[in-house]
Amino acid sequence: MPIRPADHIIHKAAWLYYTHGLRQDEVARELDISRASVAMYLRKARDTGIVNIATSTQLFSDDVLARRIEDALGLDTVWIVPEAGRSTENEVALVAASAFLEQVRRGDRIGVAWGRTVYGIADVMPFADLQDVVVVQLCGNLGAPYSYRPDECTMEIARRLNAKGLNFYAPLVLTSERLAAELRDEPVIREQLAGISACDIALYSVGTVDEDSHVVKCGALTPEELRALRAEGAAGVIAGQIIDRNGAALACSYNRRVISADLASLRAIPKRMMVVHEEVKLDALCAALAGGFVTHLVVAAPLARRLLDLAPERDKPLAVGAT
Amino acid sequence: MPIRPADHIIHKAAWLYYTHGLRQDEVARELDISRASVAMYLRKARDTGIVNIATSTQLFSDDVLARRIEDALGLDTVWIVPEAGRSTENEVALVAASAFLEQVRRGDRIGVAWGRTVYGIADVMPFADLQDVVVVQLCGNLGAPYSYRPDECTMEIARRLNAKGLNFYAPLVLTSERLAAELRDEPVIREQLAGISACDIALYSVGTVDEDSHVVKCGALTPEELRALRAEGAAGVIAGQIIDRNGAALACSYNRRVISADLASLRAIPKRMMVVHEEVKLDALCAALAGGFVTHLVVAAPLARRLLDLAPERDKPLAVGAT
DNA sequence: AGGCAGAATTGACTTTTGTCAGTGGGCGTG
DNA sequence: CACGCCCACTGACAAAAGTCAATTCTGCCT
Repeated sequence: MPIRPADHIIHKAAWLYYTHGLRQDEVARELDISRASVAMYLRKARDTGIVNIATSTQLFSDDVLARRIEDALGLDTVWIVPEAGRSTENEVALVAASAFLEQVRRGDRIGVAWGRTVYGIADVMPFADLQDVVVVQLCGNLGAPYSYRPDECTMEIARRLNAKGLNFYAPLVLTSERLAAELRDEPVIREQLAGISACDIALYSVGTVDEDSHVVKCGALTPEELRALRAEGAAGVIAGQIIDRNGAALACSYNRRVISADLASLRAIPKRMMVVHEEVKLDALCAALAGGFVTHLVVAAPLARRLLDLAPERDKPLAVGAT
Repeated sequence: MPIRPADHIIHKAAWLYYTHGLRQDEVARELDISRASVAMYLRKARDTGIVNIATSTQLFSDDVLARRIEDALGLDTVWIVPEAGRSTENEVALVAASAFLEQVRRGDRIGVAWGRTVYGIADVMPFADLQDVVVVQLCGNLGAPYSYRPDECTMEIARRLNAKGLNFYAPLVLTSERLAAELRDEPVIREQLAGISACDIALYSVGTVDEDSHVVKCGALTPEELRALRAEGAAGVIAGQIIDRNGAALACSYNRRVISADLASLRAIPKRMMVVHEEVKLDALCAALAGGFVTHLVVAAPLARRLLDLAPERDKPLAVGAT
């Protein structure tokens, strides 16, 4: 991705200002433009990731509660986001976005699922200049009864990271198992699905299985269907698929009709970052942890405390994070 | 590395200011301190890497000359630093430091050699918060007739990256081959040497073999000895060792008396960043390239042009960068 | 307990940066 | 070829950030 000639001056201004430490008026003189233009270029540089300003997330991971959850559950890193009134959701997204960016490296392949949580993260993701990164979509698409579609999540994150976005254009759920199987076998889809286990890092949340679950709201399942599945042991939703309390895929028609990342492929991704903040997601989160879908966890403090209450503190890990 | 209680407020201020985008007076009100303190905390946050501001180095790698050298020599990335009067040396160091930091990731193991060039880079290396990084010294130490000792390079880079520095306390060169062999066999040294091929990324320059070479100036070799070695085919110095024009270790007593990274270990490091700016280093650089010691190259423009003149543009690569 | 040195903090002032309405130049269009 | 539209740029003012001497706090020694 070559720099457009017009952007050249933005790079230069950013370099002189941020790396050399010149003042704006000095940069202006150097480049023979007005200082106002320099200010404008610098804003543009920040807005496009030519300059990246990252704040350490240590504040959130350096916390006794975080340490205890890491130990109890065998996780790599846990970030605890303190309650902050009604803006906790946004704070969780900010921490998740920063923590996520800290984990990503040039050349990485990133898997992104979708949901309100993930979209919220995409929305506050800082702009960065990770040119060789690929962002792949972890699950099929849905029409948009909602504003956040899977492909939008993927594309937004790719855009902000200056990375390549790899969407896949298959519906999340089909009406027949046969059709789903055939579609999964299409070269273009198969390739996309195969590419998922090659990811270096995944970003997702987990969904609940109650009536106002995301899968219901977006029309993938009716409330009745979901109720039935719950009776059969459904405990959570990962990348559009129903899992039971042990984190295994529930044997049901719905799961067979879904076009999404194979759960084993997800587990094969070395870094699996899960972001959860609503307390109602406790059971779903436990299921995801049991299934080994998490190595990095961003949680709101109240949920974290309840999670720790459930985990036998010095006992054998509830979930083994296979790395 | 837990945050000291006193630093907690610095992290908070940095988070509110840089991530939430509050103004300093808003941060001051939030934390109930004066705005002047906030300004001071923010400076501290920048100075310690709690906040990291990185500018893209694309400006230097996005250049036809860079592209052509990459192609001709089979390198991963080349950065070309334009002439900038007498401050070219510093500019090369700035570009190298930024480019280097762009390549490093959490958990990486970094190998650092030494020399004026490397010290210059250490000196302008931005502060960052890479907690799980280890910086290892690639070669033995020398007394300090000079100001930049190998262990200082290592430690300074480790300090700035908030990483762990692993020095090794053996002299670079001994008087007898037997003693060198025995010392290399000491567990503590052997371990250090063995750890070198486990590095993810190396940072070094290449030395010349003329009379004011670094190895002479620092007393490792006398001008006469070096002259003799040159007659035997010495073409450059890598991590304190003499190489010939093909990049192989020169069979000589000096090389056998050196305590330093095995050349094969260096080649085993996936990313090998070499930084060179003086035109007199052309031959040495060619030797290093031929030896496969380079995958990432930061060079000053005049040297880059001469390098390309020597390289048969569309022919087989001069050096094969085994990745 | 007193006093003292050094560090942290602040208020007041200065410098630097952000902003926006206004201007000019380039380019496509009638 | 002239017109007008749009975008990039600038000048001038307002807002924010940086600085530093003076002050307060803290811990430590006598």
